[in-house]
Amino acid sequence: MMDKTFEPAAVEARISLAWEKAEAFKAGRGAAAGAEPYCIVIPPPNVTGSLHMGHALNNTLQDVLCRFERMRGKDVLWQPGTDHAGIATQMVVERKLAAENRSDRRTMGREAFLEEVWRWKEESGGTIVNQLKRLGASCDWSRERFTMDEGLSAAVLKVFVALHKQGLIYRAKRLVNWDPKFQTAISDLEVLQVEASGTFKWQSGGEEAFDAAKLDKALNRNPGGHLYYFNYPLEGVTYDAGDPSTFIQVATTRPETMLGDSGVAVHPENPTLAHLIGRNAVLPLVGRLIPIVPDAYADPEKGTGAVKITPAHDFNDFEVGKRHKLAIINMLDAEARILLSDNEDFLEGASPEPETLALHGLDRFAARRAVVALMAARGHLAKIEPHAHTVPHGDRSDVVIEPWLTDQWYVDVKPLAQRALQAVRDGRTKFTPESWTKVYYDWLENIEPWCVSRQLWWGHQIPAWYGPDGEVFVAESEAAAQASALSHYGGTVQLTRDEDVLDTWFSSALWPFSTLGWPEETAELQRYYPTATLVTAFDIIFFWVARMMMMGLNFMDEVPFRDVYIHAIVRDEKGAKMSKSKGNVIDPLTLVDKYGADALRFTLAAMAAQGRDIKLSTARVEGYRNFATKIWNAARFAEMNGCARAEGFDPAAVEQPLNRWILSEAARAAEEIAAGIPSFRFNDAAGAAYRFVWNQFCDWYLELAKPVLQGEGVDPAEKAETQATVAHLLDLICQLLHPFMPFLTEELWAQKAGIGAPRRQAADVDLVCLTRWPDLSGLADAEAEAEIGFVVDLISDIRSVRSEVNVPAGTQAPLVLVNASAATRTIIETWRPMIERLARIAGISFESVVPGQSAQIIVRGEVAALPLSGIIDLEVERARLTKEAAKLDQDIATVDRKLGNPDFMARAPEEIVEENRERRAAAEARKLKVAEALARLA
RNA sequence: GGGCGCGUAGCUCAGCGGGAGAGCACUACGUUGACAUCGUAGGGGUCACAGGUUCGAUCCCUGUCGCGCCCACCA
Repeated sequence: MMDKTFEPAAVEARISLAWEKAEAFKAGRGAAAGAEPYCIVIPPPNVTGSLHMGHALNNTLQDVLCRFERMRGKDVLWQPGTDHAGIATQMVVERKLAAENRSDRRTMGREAFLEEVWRWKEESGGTIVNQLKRLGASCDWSRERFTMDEGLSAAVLKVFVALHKQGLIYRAKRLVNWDPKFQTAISDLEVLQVEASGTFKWQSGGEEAFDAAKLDKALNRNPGGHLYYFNYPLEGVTYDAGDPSTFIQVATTRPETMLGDSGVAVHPENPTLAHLIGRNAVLPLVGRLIPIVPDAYADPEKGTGAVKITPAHDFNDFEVGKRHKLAIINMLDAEARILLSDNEDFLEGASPEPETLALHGLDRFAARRAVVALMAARGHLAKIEPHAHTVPHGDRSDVVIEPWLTDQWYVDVKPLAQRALQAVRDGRTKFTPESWTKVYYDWLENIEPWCVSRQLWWGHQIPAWYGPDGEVFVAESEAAAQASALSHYGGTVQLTRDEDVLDTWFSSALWPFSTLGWPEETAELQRYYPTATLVTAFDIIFFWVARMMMMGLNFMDEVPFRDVYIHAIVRDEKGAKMSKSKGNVIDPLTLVDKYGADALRFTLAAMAAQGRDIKLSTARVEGYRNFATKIWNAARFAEMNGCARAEGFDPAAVEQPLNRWILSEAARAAEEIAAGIPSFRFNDAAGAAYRFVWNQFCDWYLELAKPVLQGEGVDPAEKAETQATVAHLLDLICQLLHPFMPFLTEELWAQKAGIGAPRRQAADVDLVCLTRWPDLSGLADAEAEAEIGFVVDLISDIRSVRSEVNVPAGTQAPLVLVNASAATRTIIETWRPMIERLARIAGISFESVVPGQSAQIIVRGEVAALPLSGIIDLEVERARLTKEAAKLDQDIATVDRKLGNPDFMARAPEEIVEENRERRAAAEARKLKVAEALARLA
């Protein structure tokens, strides 16, 4: 006996175990020799991660695809693994050390710290994988990889060295995005622009004196968001704030950087300022002479038209500085504190005031306030205005990023981008929805060099060694580097390895081929590359998708995947991306615990059609949990009625119209599901499955089958066929639903196998996931659909009319068919028990006139009457019919307007015109019957 | 400054050139031997607004309003 209700928690654990024991998801499991390969590489979640809604959606969709293709007979590999997640993981472990009051990473040293990280990874890194398993992910877990495991690390080395040989990797000293919190360089993509807008306002010479305390307060609320106007006195004149000919005015949002100014730029054709070009200004507080240079970068329309130039702390200024050979004066340390003492760059040519030197060591924001106050005190601050603009922030640290001058490794991605663009342009890789191709093109067409070095410890250490004179040797091993060094120097020298590690995304970019064994020429690489589909969210198109395209094409000479399916992203209630660092993640496992993995999966699949955002409603999940319960109960019903699998059952040989009908409907549903999944219309597929199971199979088929299954004196052959069909349909439902609800379907499959019927033939077919997708072609049956359709309509209409004329639900009414055709008589006779039961009818008769005191209905042209004298209110019935007649009149009028329009008749397609004619004829015929019925009531 | 998306039933969302849909919520009735995590029937929408194209527009085009996202070096 089946349990009364479906208990997901217990079942899921048991089924997971069964899959694991059967090694059900091993690559190629059960596929025929010549089977087409189908491979998906999982977007590797961070080892530090725990499952959030984005993962749940992403992996549900991949799992639906994989399970479906596996059942379709393809040789499926869903390649799992995790990402070492440089910054995130290092942070986690550093926090842990701090929490345990242990020495920090710098004290313990690189080697000891890395041991610590590995230990952490071994102990806690498996969390997300276990959570994926709970979701039902059918990955080939025997092939699980980690971006820092031996094989993948070898791939990284090989790629780095090869790109270096290709001249596509180089080391350069330039401004990078520097994260002062993590003290590492980050790439452009890891920088987020954050809106800042201030409120503070001040004007020199106004009524109010400058109040540093007030500014402090305003800045605490709005750290950015203000524009400061400074007067830089001209060399050789006496500065007078009231005389514009004695100074040049500049504006800045970052006052503290003025300490590093080495010039002022003016547009060469600026009508009011060009005459100053060639003169020097005296940098206040610092006393440095800085030239006023001509540069088109200085837009006369913006700010004051004159731009202070700080080459060491601004990307644009760096370029301007290069053009005019301005000094590059770095005045920030790695933690973005003011660096003045012992700073030769700063001190050279400067005669700073003592108050200026006192700023040394100040945090950049404290320094900002201090500089403004000093400038004000010296009479160089002209005004402060609120100014809305964006300020760069680190995506993980959430602190303001500083452009900072350092040596870093870069990948020249431009040539790689060309091939990646071409591959999508000529259709070798296709985006769905297609609109994302534009986003992809735009980025790749304007791509900048990729800074790949990170000043972290956790990651792939860059395979570069330096000789005593700074000569660099890039090689896959220290021995190889030594060999190069030997031939370079003509003798053995001491080499030191580059301390930095690579951007996490560097190894992720190789994922589609590194996980398959590259650089070894493995059988898997041969078989599964290019992979079939990549399923991901749009937020990592640049980080990951584009880079995989570039690396795949460069190293495999072939795209990494044929299809890229971009799904919605799950955001928090404010529309912000969910991220662990923000702490706004929703735990899908809570939903799994409460409603079951299948319910959550089905919900996500059904919602997959959405645009860019998903706000999940738990009511929806609850609804699909109920769906699971419904299926469970249908199976219980089958069990109670002896519906067991029949050996040799052939759906094509079924005789009973009801059974032929449900098989016909099943064929239709199977077709919709099978069409929806591979074209990424998951919601269509899920919806088709839902409607078929609930609204066709449960609501009508099982109800109509009850008299056959439970009645007395039923033809034994008919009963046996129906029992077998019910059992068969449940099997089909398990299969059709399996990609979406793997746990429930496996459980039902197993339960049914225990009912006593013979098991399926092949050795390993007692798991749904190992069966073949059902072939229902040839089961469409128009004749059965017409017959059952009539019965369904008749019962529906009787129910409806009963309700409308207020017949109590418990009342058994007689049914009279008026002047029924012979065919209809036959159908009615056949379905008499079902109609009586489902429409609450007592006795069906055939007459030539409508009995008095009847409620009347017209079903597909046949007239039926419910003689209910004394029960129904004839006024209500008259009103009902009048209303229907009016509606029919309206319908006819609408159609007539079209048919009477010569333009419509001339231009509309023939089938549409025909459809309207038919609609009119049907309405007209029905109206005639309704009118007759009304007349009889009179 | 560019680019993209969304605005459909009370809520969460499908549909997207030819008669407005689902889940949940709501109303009435119902313990008929699978299921109250249920059944039956029902109410509820000028498909944001304004123009245009079309025989026909929720759907295509243009604009407006509202919401959101992505990209960009704007003093």
